[in-house]
Amino acid sequence: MDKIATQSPRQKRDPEETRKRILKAAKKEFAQLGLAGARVDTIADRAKANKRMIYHYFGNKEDLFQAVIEEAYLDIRAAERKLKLELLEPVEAIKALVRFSWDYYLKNPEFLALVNSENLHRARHLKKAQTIIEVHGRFIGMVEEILQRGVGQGVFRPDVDPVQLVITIAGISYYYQTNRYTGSIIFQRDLMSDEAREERLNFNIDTILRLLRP
Amino acid sequence: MDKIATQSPRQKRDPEETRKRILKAAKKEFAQLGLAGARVDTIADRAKANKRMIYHYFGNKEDLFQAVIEEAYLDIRAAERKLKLELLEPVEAIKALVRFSWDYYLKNPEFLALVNSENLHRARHLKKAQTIIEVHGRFIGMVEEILQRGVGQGVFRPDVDPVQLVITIAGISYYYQTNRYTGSIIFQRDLMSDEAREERLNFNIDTILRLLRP
Amino acid sequence: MDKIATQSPRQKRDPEETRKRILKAAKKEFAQLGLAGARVDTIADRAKANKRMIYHYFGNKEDLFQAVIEEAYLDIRAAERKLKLELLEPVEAIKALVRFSWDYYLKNPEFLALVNSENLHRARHLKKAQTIIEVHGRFIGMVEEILQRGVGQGVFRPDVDPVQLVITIAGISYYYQTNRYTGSIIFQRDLMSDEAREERLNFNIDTILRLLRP
Amino acid sequence: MDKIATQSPRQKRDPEETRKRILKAAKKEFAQLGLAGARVDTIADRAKANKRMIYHYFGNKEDLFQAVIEEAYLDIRAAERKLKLELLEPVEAIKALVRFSWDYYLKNPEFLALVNSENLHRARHLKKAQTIIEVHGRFIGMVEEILQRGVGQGVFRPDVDPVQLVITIAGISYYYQTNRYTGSIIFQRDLMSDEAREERLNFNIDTILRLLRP
DNA sequence: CATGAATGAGAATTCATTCAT
DNA sequence: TATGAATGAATTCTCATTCAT
Repeated sequence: MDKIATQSPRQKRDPEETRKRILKAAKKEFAQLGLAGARVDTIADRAKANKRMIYHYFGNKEDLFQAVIEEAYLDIRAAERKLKLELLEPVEAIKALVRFSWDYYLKNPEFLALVNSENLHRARHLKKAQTIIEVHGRFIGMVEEILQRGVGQGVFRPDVDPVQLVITIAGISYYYQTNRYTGSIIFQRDLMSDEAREERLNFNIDTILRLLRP
Repeated sequence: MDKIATQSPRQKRDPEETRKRILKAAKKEFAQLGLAGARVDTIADRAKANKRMIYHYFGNKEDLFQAVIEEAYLDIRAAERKLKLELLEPVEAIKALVRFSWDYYLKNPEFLALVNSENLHRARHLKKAQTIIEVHGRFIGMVEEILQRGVGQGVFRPDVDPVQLVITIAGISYYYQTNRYTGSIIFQRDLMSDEAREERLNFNIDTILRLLRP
Repeated sequence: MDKIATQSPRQKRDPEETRKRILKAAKKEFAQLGLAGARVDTIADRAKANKRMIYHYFGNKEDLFQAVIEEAYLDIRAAERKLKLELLEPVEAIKALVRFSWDYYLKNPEFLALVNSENLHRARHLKKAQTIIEVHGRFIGMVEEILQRGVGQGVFRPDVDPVQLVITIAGISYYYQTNRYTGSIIFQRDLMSDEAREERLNFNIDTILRLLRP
Repeated sequence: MDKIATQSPRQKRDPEETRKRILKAAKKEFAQLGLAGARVDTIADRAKANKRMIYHYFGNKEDLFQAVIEEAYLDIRAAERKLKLELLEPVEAIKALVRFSWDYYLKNPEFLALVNSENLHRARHLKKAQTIIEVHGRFIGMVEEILQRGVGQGVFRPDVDPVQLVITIAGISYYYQTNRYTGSIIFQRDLMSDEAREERLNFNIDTILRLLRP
């Protein structure tokens, strides 16, 4: 739909703010419609920015998508770091991590959609983002350290690959949530009701603890 | 640039064949690029069919997508029924099911992409497919029956929700494979090498058995 | 200016015709405004064709320009070949050639503009046109043959480089005509009046004959 | 993509200098790409000036083009006046003029491109430049005077129109050089090598002297 | 049934110009 | 005078869909 003579007042001159507004609007749009389905016009509208500014700050649609992807990956790791898992007892740390995955996806469903989109594009945007690789490496290191502490205390079995664990923790929440629409149809059950969500989270914690149990 | 006057030889007049070729080409294209990214022209080319035929057989692009989605869901359940899980011992049946999920996704990566796409579109195409709901209901029923047998034999703990189980079985394979591109970058590891795949499958079987263990 | 609801009747389905109409319209537009100044929309309008057809037949604006350039160069040589200069006496042949240059530019002012445009673009389109190089080589060969006959008959001096001659013949007409607008101002004289044109043509013939005189 | 935040150091406040830098950058850009192809942004960059300054000093893109054209025409005549042809013997004066044309175009190829551009625009910018008309009138007067002296000395034939002569002198150099890209392809010869240039200059001098010979 | 040319409504991108600071 | 962010109007190019043959 065209905006007709809405004559929005000229935007304040705050470059950093403008850039952020665009990025936020783009995240929403890309999450909702994918790279191909997203519309630059809509992003501009949502950002209350001039379309020209998108090209000014980000180059083109694809580069904007890349910026969105990068930010999304940095955000989730930043949020996770705030948990300070390394300060918790092993079992508590793992529980917190499972809960974090579940909650983060729940509060940031765009993240799931963006990751799916990025995989559709064979991760060609993520490939260029060196920082993310580093940040992620540190995350795996931390999980490994938790596992070792748990093994030392006799609460976890040895020889669990931290990468397999992390993938499993993510997978059991991710799949449930990213497929909430098809899942609700196929299983004929509202997967996202309060009870359903609570039940699933507990199921996931149980699954992971059983997996680690000696 | 468009190709001009390739004058491909007029296709044989085999309606059913043409329809199938289009459907197959469409599945590939939609899986590769999503609904918005897919091109009707490309589908026609890939199907070695005339574009007009797509509209003749399927109405429009979106309806074609719907046909692809329906077929994809019917196919996976048909493949699974061939396993005749109900004839196996409970533990063997579950193992076979985990293995099946893993292998099916591996051999049919379009399925993952299509399901992701369909969720991007909030399952609005799947909603219209009554058959799939029924087929799926029977599948859940069968898993439930396996669980009960296992509980009766004392090899499974009681009170495991078959839906949660099925979602978990799917999720731990699905996530790994659908995110193979971003995953390989983030974890700095080739997730799809022969060894990696073998290792993951075993990990998954183990995860599910631990989850069911009394 | 937009055309408003002119609702032109759907064009007849004559691909070759459509292609020609586009090419002709493009030649006019590019000659008038250059590659950068030309508008694809205007070309479509002028060709009474759908804009989409331009991309269908020619790929993009630049490729269309290239097609125009190629055709322009082929046309002038084709017109010149019709003169059958090789059948004339040397002096008459040269006179005919000088006259031809003058007249061709006069009747085809787009040619001058297109060549100027192509030089602005450092001949990057012409570079790809092998045919033109060959056609032109034959043209130079024919002029050389005329020169030799003239030398043999004692009417031309020896050792005149046919390329220099051809460039000179072209240059004295080309410059006059391509600069007719700035020239008319600078020299405060209507360079394109009937008398002015007649006078210049005679001057040019004289110049070339003096140049060849033994 | 736009460059962002290059934060070039604020330019010194030297109005006249800024104006000159813009004019010089504009000449280059217009010569390279024509009026339509030139970019105001690029001109600003090349001039290391703020885009706003272009509008401040020149009004708009088209007026800037006009300023460039005017300057170009004034420059060539100024350079030519320095030759003091009126002090040379007629034959030497003409030789010097032919050589000047050749050399000036060689050292100022933008001049050729600008003149071509201006003719594409039907000289609408030059029309407004009264000074140029006057300067040029004086130039023709001087050539006429040289011709008369030559006729008086019996070294030139009478009745040669100075305007035709001037156009011819310009044309044989101009055409060669302005078409150096297409020419080099069509004639399959590097028209701009040292030898080729030397040969052409001599050819041109010879052509003009033969044209004037009694 | 089959073909592929033609269409119109977008969609991405570009650009000269203006305006707040 | 100088800066560069912001704007809106084009402009090139794309795409699903229709229609004559």
